[in-house]
Amino acid sequence: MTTAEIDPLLEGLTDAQREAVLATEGPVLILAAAGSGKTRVITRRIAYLLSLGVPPWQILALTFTNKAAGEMRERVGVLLGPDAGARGLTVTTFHALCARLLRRYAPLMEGRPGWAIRHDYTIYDADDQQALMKRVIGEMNLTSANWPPRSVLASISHAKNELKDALAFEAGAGDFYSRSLAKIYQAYERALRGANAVDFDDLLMLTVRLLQESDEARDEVQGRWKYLMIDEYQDTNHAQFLLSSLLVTGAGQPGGANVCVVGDPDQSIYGWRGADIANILDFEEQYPGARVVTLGQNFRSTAPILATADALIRRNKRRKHKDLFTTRPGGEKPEVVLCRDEHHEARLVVDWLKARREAGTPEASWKDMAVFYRNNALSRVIEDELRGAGVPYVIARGTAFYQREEVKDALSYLRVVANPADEVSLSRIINKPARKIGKASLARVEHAAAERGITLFEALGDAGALTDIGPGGAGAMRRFVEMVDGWTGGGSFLGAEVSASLAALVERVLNESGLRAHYKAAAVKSESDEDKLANLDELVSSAREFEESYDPESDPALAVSPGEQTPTPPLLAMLRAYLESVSLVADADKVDPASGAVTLMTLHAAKGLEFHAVAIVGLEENLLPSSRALEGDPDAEEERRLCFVGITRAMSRLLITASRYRTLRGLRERTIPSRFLTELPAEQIALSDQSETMEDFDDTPSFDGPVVKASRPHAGGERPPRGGGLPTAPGYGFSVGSRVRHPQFGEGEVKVIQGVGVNLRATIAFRDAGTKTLVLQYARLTTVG
DNA sequence: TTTATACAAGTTTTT
DNA sequence: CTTGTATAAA
Repeated sequence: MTTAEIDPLLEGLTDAQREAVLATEGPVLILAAAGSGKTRVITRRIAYLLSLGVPPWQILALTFTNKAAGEMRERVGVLLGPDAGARGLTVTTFHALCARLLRRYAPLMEGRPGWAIRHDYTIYDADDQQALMKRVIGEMNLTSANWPPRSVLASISHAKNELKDALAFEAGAGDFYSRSLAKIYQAYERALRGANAVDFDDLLMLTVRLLQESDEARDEVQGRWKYLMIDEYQDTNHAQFLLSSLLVTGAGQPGGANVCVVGDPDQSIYGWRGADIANILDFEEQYPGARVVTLGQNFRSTAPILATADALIRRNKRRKHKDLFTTRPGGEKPEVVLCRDEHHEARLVVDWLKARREAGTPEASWKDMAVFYRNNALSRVIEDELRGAGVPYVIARGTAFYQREEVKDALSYLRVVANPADEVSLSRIINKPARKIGKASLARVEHAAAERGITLFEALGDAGALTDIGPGGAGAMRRFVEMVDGWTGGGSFLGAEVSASLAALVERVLNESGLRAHYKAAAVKSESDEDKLANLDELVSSAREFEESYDPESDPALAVSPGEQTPTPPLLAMLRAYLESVSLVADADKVDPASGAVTLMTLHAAKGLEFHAVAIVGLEENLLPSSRALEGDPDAEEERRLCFVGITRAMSRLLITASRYRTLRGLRERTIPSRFLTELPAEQIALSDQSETMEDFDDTPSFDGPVVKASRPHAGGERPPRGGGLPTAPGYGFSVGSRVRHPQFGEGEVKVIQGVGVNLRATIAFRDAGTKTLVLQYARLTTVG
């Protein structure tokens, strides 16, 4: 018996998985296909390292999401047992790691040219960025029509992901548009630094710079972590690539660094956000001598589903091929249905889900089913239909708790308390609730602040000195400043008036700011605002919870570091740590697995999940692939990967639909079926065209009954059926009132005739089978008498 | 300073 | 059709 066979950590693994776990030294690339037990391998690998005697604090595992980090931590904990030595293990997100390193080492960079952030910075989220950008664009006398803040920010984000700061961007700017963009970038950076704030991309970019320029910081970091693991490596951008090479020693050297990256190029769907698929495709060149392990065995999907996914993804050119194979032979073919319009599609999907539930095997609760779509706008029709059918559902979208209006308001107050320079937060709450500080007077104070080179907050306290501010406004501003000073003890965070605990501070801010009263009043007016009040209470609870688990000893911002002079008051330190933690958590409403509901979500949101039954809707050109993705990319490879991700979520049953007609933005238009449909393997799928059948042709469930094949797949340009009854059915020899016979339903009387050509249908009251609407083309009716 | 109305625009979104 | 923003009026 070999050690491998007796080591419980290697038990139940395939040869490939075992190889991945055992390859602890040097660079390793694990190509993990969808459903190949990736998480299992990563967690076992960490546990295995520990079992070899590697101290936990030498291991660093990086993920993109808090959820992934949490799961990994938990599963390592389970493997090792509760009391075993996982203490000191670092499992975190890229951004949280960077935030921590910057807090700890930013003082080392003070005074360097172009380095303007302090360790007590605020982290701006997408909303804050946008608010700031709007202001910047306004101040530059540009119009947001020509310079949409969203797209400007996207360009800046891309630049930062490639580690181009404003100067580097300007150097590379040739045309007028790029040069203007460079100017905006510079102004945006000035504004960020003026607010002592960083955006998410800065966290990465600044950390890379820190590790490149500060030998002390780099030596300390590299002295600590010896083993680095990165999950979802196909989603890393250039900044993250460089960061990972700086975290451990030996990158590019013989033997190489102990960097183990795990990912699947076929599931790279965030290229538009700066992810560089080349990082994983070219890993072997960047880390010479890298060991490559392919996990191709799929433990999730049945053979026909996997074959369908494989056939599709094979069309991509830029990829590393993996032989996919499954342990689940047999299984139903994926069903592909062409529908008439989105309502027909929605109804078909809901009927299909109901049929899955009735079939009952193997798993058939609502929670085992999901519906995916390319964009959120498509969810509405599905929702309506689900609601109408009484099927419980949840949407895996929903605004994250800390992004909600009322919560963000409260947090903005707290952010001003922690960082009075934070102008975005300040302007958000200066007049909320209304305290007679209008836009005009605020603009004058802002102007004065800029002129005197002081912060807006400082200028507010001194507004009385301005001649063009009325006494009322100036008084309101003074009272605002006094209020905040009361919370902070005049900035000292010391003294009897200052709250003793974080939760108490939050409570006090909610009450004294008038925010709670503001939302209480709103709740009386409209009941939809009622949970806003509850959310404010929830925020207090979250602060209390944070406070209970907060350990000042392990707060990186409080660690003794060379550049630090004055100690931070405990409450302020705790508040900053709290604000940082909520900034780095985009925890959307958790989809409650116990809720027993069908899950609706975008294809992007589906990555990493699995369901027994999956329906994907809207496989039409310009939707999937989306029109925007098609610009300049005729191959639409990322869109194909997106489709692949959706298909590979399905364990047992898969339904893919497209509609002949779709109403988008109020316009009903004829669609073109997605190119991806034609790329699916014909022999592995059950294709049916129901785009010309009637919605109420419902007595033979479309899926368990015979598949209806349309005789004319391309009824070019023909209009869909409209209401409007006709007295006769041309070519069928009967009219309203005629008696007819149906092979199954027997004899009946024609009540209504409607439609034209192939869409001609009749509503017939059968003597024994009830009233039904049938498509004459298929109904094989004969006249009686 | 708030409210009404017009009008334009409109993927995906881990932190 | 929806959403948010800009402008006008109260």
